[in-house]
Amino acid sequence: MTTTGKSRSGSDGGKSGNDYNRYTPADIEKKWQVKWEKDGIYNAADHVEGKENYFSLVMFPYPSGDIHMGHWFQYSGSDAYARFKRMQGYNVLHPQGFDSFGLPAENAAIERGEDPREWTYLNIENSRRQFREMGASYDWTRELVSSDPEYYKWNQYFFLQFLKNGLAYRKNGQVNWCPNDQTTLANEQVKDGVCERCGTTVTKRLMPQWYFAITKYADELLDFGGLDWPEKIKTMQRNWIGRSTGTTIGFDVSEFAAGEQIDTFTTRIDTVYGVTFVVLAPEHPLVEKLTQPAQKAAVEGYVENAARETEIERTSTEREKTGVETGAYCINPLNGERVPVLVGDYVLATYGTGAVMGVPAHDQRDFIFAKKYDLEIRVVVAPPNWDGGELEEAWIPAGTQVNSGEFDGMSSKEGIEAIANKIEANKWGERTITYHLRDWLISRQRFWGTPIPIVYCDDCGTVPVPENFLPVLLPESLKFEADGKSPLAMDPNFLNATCPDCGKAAKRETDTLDTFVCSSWYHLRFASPHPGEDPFDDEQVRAWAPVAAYQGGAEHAVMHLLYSRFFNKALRDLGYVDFDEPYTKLTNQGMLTKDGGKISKRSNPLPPDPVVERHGADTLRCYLMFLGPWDQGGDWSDSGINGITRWLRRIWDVAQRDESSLGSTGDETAERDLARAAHSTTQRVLADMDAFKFNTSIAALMEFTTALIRSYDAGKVSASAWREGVDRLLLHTAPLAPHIAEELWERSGHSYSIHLELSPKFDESLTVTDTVTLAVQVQGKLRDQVEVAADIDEAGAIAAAKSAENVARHLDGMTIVKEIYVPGRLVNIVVRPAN
RNA sequence: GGGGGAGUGGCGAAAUGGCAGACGCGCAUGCCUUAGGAGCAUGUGCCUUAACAGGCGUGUGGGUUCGAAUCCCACCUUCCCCA
Repeated sequence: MTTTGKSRSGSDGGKSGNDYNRYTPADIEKKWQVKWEKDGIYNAADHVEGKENYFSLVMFPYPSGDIHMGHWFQYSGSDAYARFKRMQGYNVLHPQGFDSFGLPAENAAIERGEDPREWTYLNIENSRRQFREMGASYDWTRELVSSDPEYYKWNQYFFLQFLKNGLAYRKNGQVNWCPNDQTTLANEQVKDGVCERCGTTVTKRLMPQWYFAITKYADELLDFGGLDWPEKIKTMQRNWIGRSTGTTIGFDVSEFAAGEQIDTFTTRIDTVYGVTFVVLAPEHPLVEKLTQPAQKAAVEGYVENAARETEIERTSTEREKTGVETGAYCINPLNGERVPVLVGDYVLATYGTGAVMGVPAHDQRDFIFAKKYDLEIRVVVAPPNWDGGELEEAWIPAGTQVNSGEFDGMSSKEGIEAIANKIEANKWGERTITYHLRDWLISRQRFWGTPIPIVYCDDCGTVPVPENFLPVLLPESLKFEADGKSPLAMDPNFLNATCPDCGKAAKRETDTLDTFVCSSWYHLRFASPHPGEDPFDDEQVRAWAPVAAYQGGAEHAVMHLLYSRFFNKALRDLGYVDFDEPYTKLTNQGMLTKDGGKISKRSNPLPPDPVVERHGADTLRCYLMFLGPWDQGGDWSDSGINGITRWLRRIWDVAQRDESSLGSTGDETAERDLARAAHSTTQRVLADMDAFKFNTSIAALMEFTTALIRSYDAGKVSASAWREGVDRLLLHTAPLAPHIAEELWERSGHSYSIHLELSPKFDESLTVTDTVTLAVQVQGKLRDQVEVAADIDEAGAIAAAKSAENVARHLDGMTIVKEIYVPGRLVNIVVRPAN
């Protein structure tokens, strides 16, 4: 085997003397990257005769400086999938761009005096380089940069369409404020009471802000019909939307405030006869009116205190519930009872009606509250076999109505309906559906975003900027102060405008749009990147959208992924698209960690460039995909990458062996063995790639690589069979390691490009064997193995099993009770001692 | 407090009712080289045994089944989401 000998003796790891043919990624990767791009082989035509379009999209990155290792993990897998689909015969659109508005650019400006625009576009330049070095199959002709005026112009345009159609509005209210980022936040962007971006505790502020009316779509957003999404994401969205059905009921307080009533919402109206108090949120508008002179000082102090606490603190189950009496009473319309009105900070003004009816017997928080303030606990839904005595804790489940007037004896389920009917009949209240979801707050007090196209005129009020004046451009160079305030409000050139209606001097809106607006419709722009005078071209969008396969992180479950669904439905209703959902199939890649922790530039760095330099892009891509299941993420370790390096070297070696040492006809058994390995490899790889199981795909290809080497070394297969095997290996490797596959495809004498070829097919009849090895168990314990014909019948298999040496021993002196035969797998013989 | 993942060799992991540990890392031995992350072969869950063979083994405890990593119940640990 002179050829193998030559390549082996040469591959000694030396750096000098490249006289032998060694796999050096640096030599081939750059070459192909340049050629692929020059030839535009990944550029998608909107229509290709005989091919079905397939839009495979991965969430575009924020260009924070580097494409980091987490990005490599995400984009290697999604690229391999897009390449795989292309080789499955689809006309694939796999675009890439940059989500380039956002705070880090401004922070760089504030901290280091850099211009946010320059900073951003330099980062984009670097990220483009890294994407190219990855060998990703993006159609760069469709690249999209969300901070380009030609893109954000359309954010402004859609804002105006939404405004015109009642889907955007401005309202004054309590909003989430991040003191560090100096901006308001949408509810979705507050996690555990802290800013989702920077981790600072979020406070409340009263200020006028712009909103998108996502709640109008709350019910439709609960419908995931036809979506192939992870259950986890759907559950998170359902929970976030938080639809609950119940009853609103008014408690009369006219005794203390003329004509007023306290509205409360409850999902458990069956417990209404158990109301022994009513609690108002400290911010509730009636607090002041109801507070009696004797309680004034106590209530005011309490309200002031509550204002300083976060919602998390206030609603924590750990914390003791506190409250203070207003001195006022209200009337329960069902039984006419007069119950005290309190103020308690565990009630939030922002949810429901800002007041709750206190039913201590059937709500744990109310129970604790009542115990503390010595309020009556009256059972109205009896637990089974209730003895009429006091409860140890609140009884939450259903039961039988008691102490509930005419409703006594009903089940609580019947009670809910009957009591709600009575309330509606008497106009005391009504059945109500509430949602946890709030309208999407889109105003940000930041510079580096899409200016909201609004002008405020003393005479005309709030005036939208006419569409033909768009885009409202961000000013070029501005001063950034360390106090973090948006420089837009400070810039007279931007701030001062003329009113589009009356032409008088007016002030421009200085807030910018939440950057999630950009990502809400970017997929449509990818489908139609250069549409001329429209946000996108209908024909092109129809050709590609909705996105067939979307990949990205689960952290966007209730932000981007929910906003984007809303946006799509709004655009549909305004006539811009004709489908209901933007992303048909969603796959979440897991998180890549290092030493179990989050990878971060400062504390836990893992820059990809040095790894690429040392091992090559193909090696890194494959290693990241081989770490474990892609949707579960993985933990980076330096040690394992050698396994991939070795594998690619073995491919390099086997694909370039001299086939002239093999004959023109091969040994029948050897040929069949190789064919079986080939076809079962294809079977495994096709199924695994389609399911994003890159790790097991690679494992199958490693096994097949070994099989090819063995069969060459044994010298019994024909040159053509072996060559067919090598081609198959290269074709399956192409989506995973595109450069080496292309290089070896060329060196094998095939025509360019392997990436425009189709995946190999498999013949199921060739994947099976003539004989199978059956495991033989006695009492479910493995005792021996027997080789039998694959098509053996049950009696034959059992007979063969019994005759196996080690089995016979375990059957000695036993009576056979039962024999189980699983074709192709095992025989299990159940015995008991013979008497 | 509620909801959802996950728990398998020294390590990353396979296997979703049928031979646990595929594939890879690491390690060991040998070969070839010897230039300092090269290559090849063999082995590698734990325990008993010279060997044949046997026992144990997928977080813990129970259950269903001829047979359970896989299904059911309870618990422990851990991660994520929500309060």
